[in-house]
Amino acid sequence: MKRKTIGWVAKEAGVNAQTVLYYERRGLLKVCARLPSGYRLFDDETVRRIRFIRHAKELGFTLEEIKQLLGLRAGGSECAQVRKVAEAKATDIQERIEKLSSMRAVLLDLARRCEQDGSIDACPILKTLEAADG
Amino acid sequence: MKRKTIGWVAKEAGVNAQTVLYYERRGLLKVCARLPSGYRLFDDETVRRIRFIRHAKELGFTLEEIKQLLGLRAGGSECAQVRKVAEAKATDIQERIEKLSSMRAVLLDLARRCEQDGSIDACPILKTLEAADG
DNA sequence: CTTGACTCTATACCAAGGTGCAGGGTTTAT
DNA sequence: ATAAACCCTGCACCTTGGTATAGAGTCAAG
Repeated sequence: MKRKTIGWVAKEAGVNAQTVLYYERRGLLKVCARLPSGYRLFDDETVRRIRFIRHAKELGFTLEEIKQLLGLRAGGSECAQVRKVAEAKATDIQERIEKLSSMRAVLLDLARRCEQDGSIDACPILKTLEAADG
Repeated sequence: MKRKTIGWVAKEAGVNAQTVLYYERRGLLKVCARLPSGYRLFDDETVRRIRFIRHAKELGFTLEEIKQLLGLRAGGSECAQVRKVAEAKATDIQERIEKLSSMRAVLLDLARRCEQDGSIDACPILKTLEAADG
């Protein structure tokens, strides 16, 4: 039974050990057990957490937001509160999805028109994506 | 007819003037006209470009990627090349959309279950989003 | 029982994406 | 014609999210 030391976790989750420490400092990981020597001992959940962090980061969430997402089910939160945050995040994500979808449509359209007639004169990217502002 | 100075553009696009300069330096904006005094004079397209940059940034694109997106229709690019880049970006975006969708589904599920029975014991966020790795 | 791989803490450094300030010139409203 | 508001360049500084290094202790294999 392999010991889940920091190096193991890092490798398993696809980040480097320093990054694990960094996430711990930033409060994205639970405080873990230690050997008498001071060596950290993690569990599988930590690996899943870190993978989640990686994915969420790619999607443009900040570590603070990710912390909030991860905290959603952490013991003690009131259910109504959890629901509110979860729904707010879902709405936010929906907006991102919509922006990405129109962006994608534009790109595919650009590619298609390019294929057909070689004309890319007006800039559809700008036209479609300047969007209503905030 | 209001003069489109840097301050005007910045305000209109919702960023600060320094940021406009920064984008210019980074090559995300076309070089603009100048008054004899050296004052920059922009056009409306610049405002749209900056708004686009803001949106794309929120979606997790780096300034380099955004530059590439904006460059897609810039004169001179070969059509086959444009098509390749556009299609690659579209694929990338599709992947983001899929991740966001599953993330959203999880959040809504969390909210719903919360509403129903108040039980948030297992963590569905982690379960659903640890995902196949890269 | 030593050697190499690993871990600890602490601190420094890095890149991206800005933001602010200094010192000076320009516009514009009064 | 003068003050307030704005712009110029250049440079220093800030935050986020890491990554690297130093100096010291620990673990595992031969």
